[in-house]
Amino acid sequence: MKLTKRGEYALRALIGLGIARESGAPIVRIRDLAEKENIPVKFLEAILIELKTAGFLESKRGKQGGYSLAKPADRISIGDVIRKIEGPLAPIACVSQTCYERCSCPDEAHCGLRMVMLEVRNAVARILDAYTLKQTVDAMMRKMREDSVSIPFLSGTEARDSKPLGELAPK
Amino acid sequence: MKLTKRGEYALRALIGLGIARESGAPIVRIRDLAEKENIPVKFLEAILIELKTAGFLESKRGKQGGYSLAKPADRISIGDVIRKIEGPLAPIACVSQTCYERCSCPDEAHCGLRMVMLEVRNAVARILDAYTLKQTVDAMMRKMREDSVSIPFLSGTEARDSKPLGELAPK
DNA sequence: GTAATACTCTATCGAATCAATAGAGTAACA
DNA sequence: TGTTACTCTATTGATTCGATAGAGTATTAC
Repeated sequence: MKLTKRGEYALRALIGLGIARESGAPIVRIRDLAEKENIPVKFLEAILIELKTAGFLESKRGKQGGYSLAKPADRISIGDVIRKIEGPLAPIACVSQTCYERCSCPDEAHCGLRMVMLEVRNAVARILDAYTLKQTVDAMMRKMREDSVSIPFLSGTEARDSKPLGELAPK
Repeated sequence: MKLTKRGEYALRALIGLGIARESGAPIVRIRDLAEKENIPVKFLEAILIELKTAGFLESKRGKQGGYSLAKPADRISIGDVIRKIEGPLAPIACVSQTCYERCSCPDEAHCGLRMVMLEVRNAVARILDAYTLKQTVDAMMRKMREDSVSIPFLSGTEARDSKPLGELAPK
């Protein structure tokens, strides 16, 4: 029942890039993203390449380069990301929709464990497939606004042509 | 999001012992349980000791010995078993009720990932804490009866003083 | 009481996964 | 044309996973 660091970092990176996009500065350097999200740079590098290969991100080399979302944030579901990075959502392969595999129990059709785990997998999938990156980012920003916290989409480096969201009340 | 073999075997063993109890032959040998559930004997040994230490099982040595449930099946929740064997239900430590731990994100209070994962952990816990071993066993036996399948609580070894459930229609 | 039985303990195993780091290489922009 | 920043390959130590081996010990039936 566990999300690995790899998966956690992947999702936090995507969310970070979602915020960056929303903020009008969609392209972010690995280094900046790593610093902002407290993720080891080299580890993040590998994860971003994986996310790019999976079609979630695109990259630009050279000066002013970096990573950005490859598609609108409302077309990326958390569930799909986790499936790509971590594998199936199901806690046990015999209830997986995407990666079914028979297990060692003597009678799958009447396995009590399977019945329970099927409910779990459905509940998890219902949540994670419903949540898009956009919804997640929006919920985050809403909460920050409620608490009057400034949105630090590109804090750290002042450089780059970033336009801070005007309507936010700082402090 | 994964249940390990250890956890799977533990739950299947408990369910097996739940059926055995229901069937009037509550004490089952490791060897028989392993054979019935397709679990490696030596691996199961270790798991049963763990379940005993955790208070779910009790054991009897010598002839006619074996393992049995230490308490009624409706006082054992699937969630508690998994917590003992696998650890916290939460996919990420920062949303765990039982084993909270701060994660590396810069602002936990406004972390979008955390919001999503909190929903997942609550959904999972709601299911797993509601299901007792008894409910699981009952659901299983009901389904078997529906499909007119005999309940094989002690198949394999004919020996021991087992009373087969009379009302079941074989084949 | 004693032998068979069945749980208990310690130890070890290879394989796989996890989390992270190092360093050289290459495309692109100013 | 040099700096920038992504890309690729390789390796690392630690931990967990799944499983097995074998000796030891308590209990019961006879």
